[in-house]
Amino acid sequence: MAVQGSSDILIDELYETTYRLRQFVETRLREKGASVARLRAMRMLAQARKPLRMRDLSEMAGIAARTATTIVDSLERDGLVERVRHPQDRRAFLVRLTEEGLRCHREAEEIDRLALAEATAALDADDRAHLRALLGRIRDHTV
Amino acid sequence: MAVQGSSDILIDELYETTYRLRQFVETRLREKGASVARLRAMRMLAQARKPLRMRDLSEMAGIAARTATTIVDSLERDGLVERVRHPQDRRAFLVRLTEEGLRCHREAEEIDRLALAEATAALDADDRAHLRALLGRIRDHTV
DNA sequence: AGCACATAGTGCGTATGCTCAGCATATGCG
DNA sequence: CGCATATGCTGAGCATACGCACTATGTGCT
Repeated sequence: MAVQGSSDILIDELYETTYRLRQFVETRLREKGASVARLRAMRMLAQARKPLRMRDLSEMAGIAARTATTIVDSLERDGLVERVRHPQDRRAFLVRLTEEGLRCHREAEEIDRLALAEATAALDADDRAHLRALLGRIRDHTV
Repeated sequence: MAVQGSSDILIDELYETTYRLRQFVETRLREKGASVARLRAMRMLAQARKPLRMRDLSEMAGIAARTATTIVDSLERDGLVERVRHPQDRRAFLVRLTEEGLRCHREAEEIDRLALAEATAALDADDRAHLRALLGRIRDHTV
């Protein structure tokens, strides 16, 4: 009973923290024409070091295929990625970063890294491990 | 350096946990025609025990005024709340729960309570306090 | 009273995210 | 080979969330 009440507050704080953190990063990324969603897509393309199918991109980024379409549309509109027909599979596209996309990605990645480091500056290695463990225990119960 | 890398993973886990938790609750609420956003609005109206201005509702719910308009629109469309002109301030509306809205709120609140209790079942009082403290330390650095 | 300024709510536009339906194309099996 | 089935992507449509701009109204100051 009392426990239930406090778990509500706990979850509210979890939502609030995630939201604030996202805004924190989003605000800084916006100055470079990026965003969390766009960075995530660019990151997958940069890490793969090769063009990706829409499908693979969406799975690696952890988003729905339809969402990847929208994100790639916007990145393509801004000249940060290109869609090319897959040479073997005519249903598929290969998405690759343009030169400008590479530049944008590097800048956005740096901003992201700094913002996250700043946000977690008050946590030492033990704190981080502990937080990871606690979050993991919540995740295990939300299937 | 190594620390930076691990903070990335940490934040990803924070995002992931919040997302999963939200889906967990959202799925259960959908069966009753509710959602996290709708429940939040209904909760404010129920807690206030009186009709609220759009403005007050949005501030209490922690959402932008514009977002409150959309949520109240959808709740009104489904007959869960009513908008009434404010008797003293002709710019404002008063929003109040209907009978059906009260019923829906009670059911949704119960579902929410159970889902959150289930999600945090693996955490005891110390864990919760610790998690709250760690999240608080992140929030303090995201202004 | 009259004007400047603030406040309340919403239209318009945008971003992120989803599902479902549908078309085009691959693939596997008889 | 041909057909059933699976896969790849996107159109359509919805929900949540925001900011900006605008209208209507309230308020305070001279």
